[in-house]
Amino acid sequence: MPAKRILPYVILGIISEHGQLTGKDITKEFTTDIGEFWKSSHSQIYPELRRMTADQWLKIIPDPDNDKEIHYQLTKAGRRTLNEWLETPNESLPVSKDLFSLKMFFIQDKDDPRMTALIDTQMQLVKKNLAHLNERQQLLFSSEAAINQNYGHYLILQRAIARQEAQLTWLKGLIPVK
Amino acid sequence: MPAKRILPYVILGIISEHGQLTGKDITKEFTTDIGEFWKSSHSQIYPELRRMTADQWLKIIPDPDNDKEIHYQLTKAGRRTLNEWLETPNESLPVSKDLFSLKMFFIQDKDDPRMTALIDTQMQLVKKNLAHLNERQQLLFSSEAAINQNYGHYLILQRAIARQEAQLTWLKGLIPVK
DNA sequence: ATCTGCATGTAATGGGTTACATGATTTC
DNA sequence: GAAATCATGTAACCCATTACATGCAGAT
Repeated sequence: MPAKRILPYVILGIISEHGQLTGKDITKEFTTDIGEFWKSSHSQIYPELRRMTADQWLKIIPDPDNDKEIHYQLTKAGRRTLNEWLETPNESLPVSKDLFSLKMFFIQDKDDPRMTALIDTQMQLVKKNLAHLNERQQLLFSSEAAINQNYGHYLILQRAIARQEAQLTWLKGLIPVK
Repeated sequence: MPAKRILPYVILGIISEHGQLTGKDITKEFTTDIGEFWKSSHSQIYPELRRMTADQWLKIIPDPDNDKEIHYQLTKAGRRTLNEWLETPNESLPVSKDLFSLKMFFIQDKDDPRMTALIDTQMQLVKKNLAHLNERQQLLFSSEAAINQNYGHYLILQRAIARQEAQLTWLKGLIPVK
């Protein structure tokens, strides 16, 4: 049994948010908001769009004055599929392939200077990410209305920020250890 | 350029912790401690061990009364490679492929019942994982000596626990939202 | 001597990334 | 109308997972 494919559902979700989108548009989504927790590239997306169209999850919206850009929209079946997926309970937590944990794991000695270096680097990365997340929040959710209009998105942004703040606190607590 | 391979370094790290190990031993490691943040299976590991032996990162320790189990040990070059890797700063944070975030992202409406369901399921998963992590901590690090002997491992277990506790707190804070 | 279990090994399949390719549209 | 840009498409390669295969060891 091959790994459960997620990409088609992500694509369904993205298109349904916007009504109709081109492959390019979808590709772009992965560089911003969704990019925080899912990655994909156009060379995956275009073939997937074809497959999904063949499976009747998507339909192509003809555009008379531009036959280069292909606009996709959910079919009824596509919407049903997306809804079913959203209702399906998740069975396990993801295993994040985390180099920080991995390297730390192999450093046994409390006084190994590489441990300090690792912690320091990690702190820089977390700070940078946190700054980025805060920027997104300010940009996207500065008004009550914006929050209510995309509540799920708002929540997971909050969650990401809370996580990174917790990690930063934890990392800072390690410094005086040395 | 293909994705940066991590597995060989993980294998170097695992073997170096124990002095010498068989493929089976290494496979088992991925089901316990390291399994919290990295996965691999024997069908990846055995070919990798061969490659690493060919590359002179590992050497085979002959065992006269058992030519079925093959014991591997780091060479000097292998140890050097591992140390270099441990010193190399990480360049970015991992993007965890997180179904919870993904599904939440696509639920716009604050009052959508699927949001509550998702949160509830996630809470169960986090609780279960937290219980498991606490169990590991009690089992492995109940003494001061144990902590000092594997300080890196201790730290990342602490980190994982802190993370999950933070997430649980966050999830609980969502409940009264309705 | 056969059966069972186990460490190791291999094959088939599919996802994902990078790099390259195509063809149309815009720009100058 | 040539060149550059851009949306879409394709190929090559590698990694990972699942399932199956081999062959030795110990048990009966």
